[in-house]
Amino acid sequence: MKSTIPDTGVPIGPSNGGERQDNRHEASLHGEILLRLRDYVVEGNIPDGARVPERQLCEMFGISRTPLREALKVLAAEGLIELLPNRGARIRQLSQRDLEELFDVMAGLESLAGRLACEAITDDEIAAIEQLHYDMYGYYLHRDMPGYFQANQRIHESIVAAARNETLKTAYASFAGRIRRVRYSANFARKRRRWAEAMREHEAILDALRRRAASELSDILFQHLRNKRAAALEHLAEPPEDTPAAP
Amino acid sequence: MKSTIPDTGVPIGPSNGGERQDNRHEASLHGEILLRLRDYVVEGNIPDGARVPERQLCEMFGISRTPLREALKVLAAEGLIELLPNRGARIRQLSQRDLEELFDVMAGLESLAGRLACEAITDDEIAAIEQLHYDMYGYYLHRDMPGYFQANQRIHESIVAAARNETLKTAYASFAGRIRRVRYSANFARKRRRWAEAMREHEAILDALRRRAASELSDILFQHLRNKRAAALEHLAEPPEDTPAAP
DNA sequence: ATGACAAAAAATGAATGCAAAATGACGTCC
DNA sequence: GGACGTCATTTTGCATTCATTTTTTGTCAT
Repeated sequence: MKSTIPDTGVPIGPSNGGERQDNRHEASLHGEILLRLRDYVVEGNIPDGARVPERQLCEMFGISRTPLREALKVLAAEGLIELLPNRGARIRQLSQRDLEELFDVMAGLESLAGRLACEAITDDEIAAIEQLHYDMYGYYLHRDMPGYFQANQRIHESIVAAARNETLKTAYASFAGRIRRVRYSANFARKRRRWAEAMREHEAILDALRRRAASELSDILFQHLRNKRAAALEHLAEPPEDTPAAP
Repeated sequence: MKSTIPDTGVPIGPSNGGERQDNRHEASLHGEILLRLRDYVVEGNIPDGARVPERQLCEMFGISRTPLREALKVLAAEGLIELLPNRGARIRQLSQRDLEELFDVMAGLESLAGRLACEAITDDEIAAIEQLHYDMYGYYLHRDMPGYFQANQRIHESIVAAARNETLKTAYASFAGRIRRVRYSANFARKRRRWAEAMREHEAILDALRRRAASELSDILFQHLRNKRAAALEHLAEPPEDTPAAP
């Protein structure tokens, strides 16, 4: 069998304006639910490994099961939840190995972002990142964790944005969401020594960026994320203490 | 509002065997449909930009609309199709820019794979890749495009496999699918000069792999894919001749 | 009590039904 | 002859319904 499908519709507008990536979601109900449910899950409102109760969520969102289930399938494809046959959806429990893998993929994506950013970034954008860097340094000096954390995140997002690659940006956001969920439940306390290291690395990043040294920046970013991974896993290794052990 | 959701189910088996990534799909009907429909789309059975006819696909698969629509949502999330509000699904038409972005992301992922592979690859695996390399060289000498192409793909897959990162592997496969769809419709004829280049690059890849030179391999792989991108786009730049211009 | 078994209750997966929107056909008017 | 407006048909999106499966509850026997 080759093609039961005739050439129903021919290409429409061949060149759509290249402004969006994939989200026409906002309009339809299932899209709305998808966005809300994803946030709900990422923010850690349902504990790890717990089942995702269709019925209650339907009531909570005031919709029927159909659009909710559609959203669940997408979330499963994104890796946030998992679908067990005839047993519904559960929040995906990430093993230590899963986290290592995720961090490495994030490192790869940022490394790529740095490389691409070197080709396209403007001096103004670099200046903006430098500003963020100085802000972050201030937070570092004042031991302001949340401020530091936010500035840090903005820097990395700026680099990804400077890569001028919407596909990369979308993938990056997706993986970041998976990790963020873990961050929400177990909120990392950054160790002092790590801070100093991270600051030094960030200076190196800025330096390479200014010189548009693509390969070098790629390397530094990868190593930087690798160190983050080490810090995160180190922290997670400490006993979770609210996770009941199997009986 | 914090949590309408009580701790319904507590974590089940905390440590599932780490063998699978996300696919419990095989069992449920929607999962079956998802796999089949994805292949159907990737293989190019529906022309670019054409609408995806729910009704006919339902008949073709012998199912109702519900599981099919669930599969469509996932495919949309994967970027293979796009969903227009109240207008159903269409095969996503990739612009030249989209392709550039995709190739770059693939380059980034392979670059990452190379880096990680250096940490974990065994001598046997390297030997297997070397074998593929020699096979490929044979195809190259005999101007055997399909053979060359397949060996080439296997080499890259082997590198990704050697990275020991299922998350990466899954992401890689997903992006590869998007590109493959384009390959199916416009099948690339490799230019002679490109072949020689590619062979040289592959030798460099093998060399770096043998020395476990992570950064170097990362660089080479990125450049290698960048060149592939150039070749592919060059080819696509030739007039499509069956794409009707907007009236 | 504890365990096994059986029935009830609930939840899941898929099919069907229904209102709203879009698509296409046809006739009218300029 | 072509643009425009109206109406029938199709398609889409979501709700609802139905058949299974799972999970819980209740009962009984050991």
